[in-house]
Amino acid sequence: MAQSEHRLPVELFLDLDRSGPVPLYYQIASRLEQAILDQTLPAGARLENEVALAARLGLSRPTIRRAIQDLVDKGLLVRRRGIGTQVVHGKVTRNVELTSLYEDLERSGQKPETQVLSVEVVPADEAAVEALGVDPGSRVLHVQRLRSADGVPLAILDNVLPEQFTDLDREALEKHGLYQLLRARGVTMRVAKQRIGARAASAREADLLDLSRGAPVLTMVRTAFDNSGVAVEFGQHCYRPDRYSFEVTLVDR
Amino acid sequence: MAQSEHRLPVELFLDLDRSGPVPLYYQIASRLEQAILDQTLPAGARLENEVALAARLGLSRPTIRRAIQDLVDKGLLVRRRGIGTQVVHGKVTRNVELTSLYEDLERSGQKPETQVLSVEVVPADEAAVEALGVDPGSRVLHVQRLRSADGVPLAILDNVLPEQFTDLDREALEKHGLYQLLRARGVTMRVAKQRIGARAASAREADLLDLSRGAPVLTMVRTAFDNSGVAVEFGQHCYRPDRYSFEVTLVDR
DNA sequence: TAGTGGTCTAGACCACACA
DNA sequence: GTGTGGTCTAGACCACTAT
Repeated sequence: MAQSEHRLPVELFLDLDRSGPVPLYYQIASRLEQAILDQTLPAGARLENEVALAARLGLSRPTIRRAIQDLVDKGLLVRRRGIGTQVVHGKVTRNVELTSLYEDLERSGQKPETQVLSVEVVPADEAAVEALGVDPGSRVLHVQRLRSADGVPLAILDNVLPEQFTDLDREALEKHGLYQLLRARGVTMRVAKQRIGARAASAREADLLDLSRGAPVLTMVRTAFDNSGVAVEFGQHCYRPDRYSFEVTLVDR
Repeated sequence: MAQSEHRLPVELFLDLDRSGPVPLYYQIASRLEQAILDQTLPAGARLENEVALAARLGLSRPTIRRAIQDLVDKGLLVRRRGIGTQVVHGKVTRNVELTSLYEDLERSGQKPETQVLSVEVVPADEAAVEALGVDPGSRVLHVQRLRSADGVPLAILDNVLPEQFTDLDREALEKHGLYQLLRARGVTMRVAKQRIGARAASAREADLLDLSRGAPVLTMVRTAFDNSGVAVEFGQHCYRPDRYSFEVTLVDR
């Protein structure tokens, strides 16, 4: 019964750690998410109401509410006033997150490889000034890389970084993802603004990606900001569309 | 000074409506957002701390916190524990939201037009069963439309809807956006899961979109769910990439 | 040490949906 | 009416950052 009341076994929430560093709402949300993923909570199932759930778990209502809201934002649950909370139908899809292509590939079990096409320190051009908010003519690092997975070329990555990163060298860029290198320097990515489009591959792009000339490529331009709100990376990427696409979940708030 | 403490004029928050239906946190968030957009709060500006702000406005801290969090989720603000809250550098970009192409075009001042290529009731095929979760062989509505803006063809929209919408007719689909029609029937879209990619246009697509054969098209396949978590629409769209692209803001939570 | 955001509590009242 | 989620209050303690 899709509409039936659903009473979660208390066992799911028994071993909550109230002293550790992991927030209670996060522990709750994780257990709920797992229950949805493994169909313990099937599609359409109705959750126990917030007040009762809070009481049963010995938590305050705002805490259980925060946990539920996180799953609503992920597109796993829907709420209706006067009705209740239900599990969304439809398969769960892993989402585009604030990670690099390198990490995406690693997580999905593929082996990412990077060939550095060029790396040089240049004066910021107009586009870099606009995107990064650096001073005109200041020195920036310009990197071009070819990313492959399991030996197949996947994407051409063109990135510009502000002056503080001009000492990144070819060897480091061959061995690690760009975001890994930034994190190792204490930079935390917080916000990224992306535009996704398509166009025909140039002769050089087609050559690098092993495509025929004029073949379609998927494009993404992105500016990423760290936790102080300052731009730390501007990227113009193009992907082989038969090997890569973007997944996005939208939630009305 | 980008890092300077910023004390918002009290006037910005004077006319809060405590009796109307608009939530206080929403009123606060809107005023803050406007102040960021018109540079009253310039990039890098530091907000007054939450406790003081709440006291000054005569609100509780959770309320002001909710307002700030909404803007963090929109990518306008960044928070750091022990430091404070700052305005993100970089221009604000309007985001992909849970709206239809029709409404996107209207909002940006263009005049959307729709040509219905075909509309028919058919038994659900495998893809429809998979995407919508309907019973195999049940009747679904299959619609193909060509969407233009200011007289230029922009996208081919292929949609499948479950049985309850099989009475939608050609005339209504010519005059209104699909989401408008659904809303008029009391359907509220809550969640959409999309995949964005690229490929070469087929001969028919190239013809309809006024492109040369094999030209790149931007593609999006989407399943949308209503507020009860049930799938109400499955769409496979392709766009002229020189006229359309997707904007996405990612925020680390 | 002082100041910041992050988490959590224990209530309250309201708006909306359904029988 | 009864039950649900939506909003709001007035505190508390903690973890982290900078000086």
